[in-house]
Amino acid sequence: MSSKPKEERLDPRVKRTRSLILQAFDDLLAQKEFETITVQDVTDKAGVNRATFYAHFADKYALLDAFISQKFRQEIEKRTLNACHYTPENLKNLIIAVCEFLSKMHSGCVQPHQQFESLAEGTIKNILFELLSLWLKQTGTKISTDIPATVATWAIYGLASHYAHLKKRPPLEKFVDEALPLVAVNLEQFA
Amino acid sequence: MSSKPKEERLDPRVKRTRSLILQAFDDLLAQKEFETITVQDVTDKAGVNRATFYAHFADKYALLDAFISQKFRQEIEKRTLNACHYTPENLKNLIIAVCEFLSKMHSGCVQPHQQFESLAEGTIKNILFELLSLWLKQTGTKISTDIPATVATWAIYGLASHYAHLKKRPPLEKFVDEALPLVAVNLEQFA
DNA sequence: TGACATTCGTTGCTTACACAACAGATGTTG
DNA sequence: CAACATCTGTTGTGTAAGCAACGAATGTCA
Repeated sequence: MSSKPKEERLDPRVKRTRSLILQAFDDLLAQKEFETITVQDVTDKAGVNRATFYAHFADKYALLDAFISQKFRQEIEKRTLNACHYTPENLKNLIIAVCEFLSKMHSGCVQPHQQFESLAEGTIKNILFELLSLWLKQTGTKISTDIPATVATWAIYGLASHYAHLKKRPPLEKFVDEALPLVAVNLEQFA
Repeated sequence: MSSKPKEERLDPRVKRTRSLILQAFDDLLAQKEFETITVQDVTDKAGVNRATFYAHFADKYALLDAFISQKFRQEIEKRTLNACHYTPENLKNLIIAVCEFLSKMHSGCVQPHQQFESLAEGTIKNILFELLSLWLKQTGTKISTDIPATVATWAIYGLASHYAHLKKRPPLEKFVDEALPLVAVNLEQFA
């Protein structure tokens, strides 16, 4: 395999700046609502010029997108689900990961805003679809993976969203054991 | 008073880079001896280019100098001795600060190197002299402060060095109470 | 001794960032 | 309504940092 400089060998200044901005945004989210955070707030805390912010993100919504994306990918990588293939066991862990992530988001934020949530939904579903497509393609199947991956993506996100919104959440294990077969049945052909 | 941009309003990039280098050096000192640390080691850990290092420090000895200077100044500021005037009480606290700083240096470093120590001595005495001169001048005296400040500087450093090298160090309070009058007598006219 | 490897300190060139200033949008307040 | 303030997104220009390459000094090993 040749070199894959998709994100690895990046100018140190770029990595540093992005990291500073994301960290500052993380800190600010812990103490203010997303709506009330200005670009200036972020860049001040990051120690970065405001103009530099716009060299990295289109606006603060793009930042939120990158933020959620980063956090969710970390959750995936923590469970080593990023470099594996489809099995019912991995699928179960993936569902657990999404449930926990959304649950954390709901308890972490001061208020669950609609704008915030719908943006997160798109971001997370994109990553889910990308990951599931990878899993299915690695089975070496000749069948198109788009349809099954799409169905599974929406199902998983829907389950996790439902779980996170429950007033009294049941034990996660129990919830997932019950839901898993309904998702797995669509992917049986890849097992 | 007009603006005093001696170190405050510095280009954020400069502050950032210096901070990264100093922090990396601090980390490295905790696990390697000063002699075995290369400039490359520092810049690698700091995530900074080697050429950039030389834009900030002449060599690794200049870095060591800046490092000790920073640490010592922090020790001074922690005790709010940086913005006050001469009193026997403040003098006592200053002596305590130097004693503790040198003691920490001796136990913190893997080995107390001669090169390391003599460089530290010059650095610390410069800061001491600068601080004492400020204290004495704030009394509004018309007498030249250079001689008294010099004597006090050398005396304080000598005391602290002596204390730090003791095999069995007595309680610091006791040591300083005994030594204080000998230094204070030279500064009585400013009390 | 000579061949090889590190580390150093410096250089020319490119790229990312800082900064000030701008016009436009939005939102107070009297 | 006008006057004011704040935030946005963009631009031109100066400067710091990245990078590759260099010669020189030092050290290591055969």
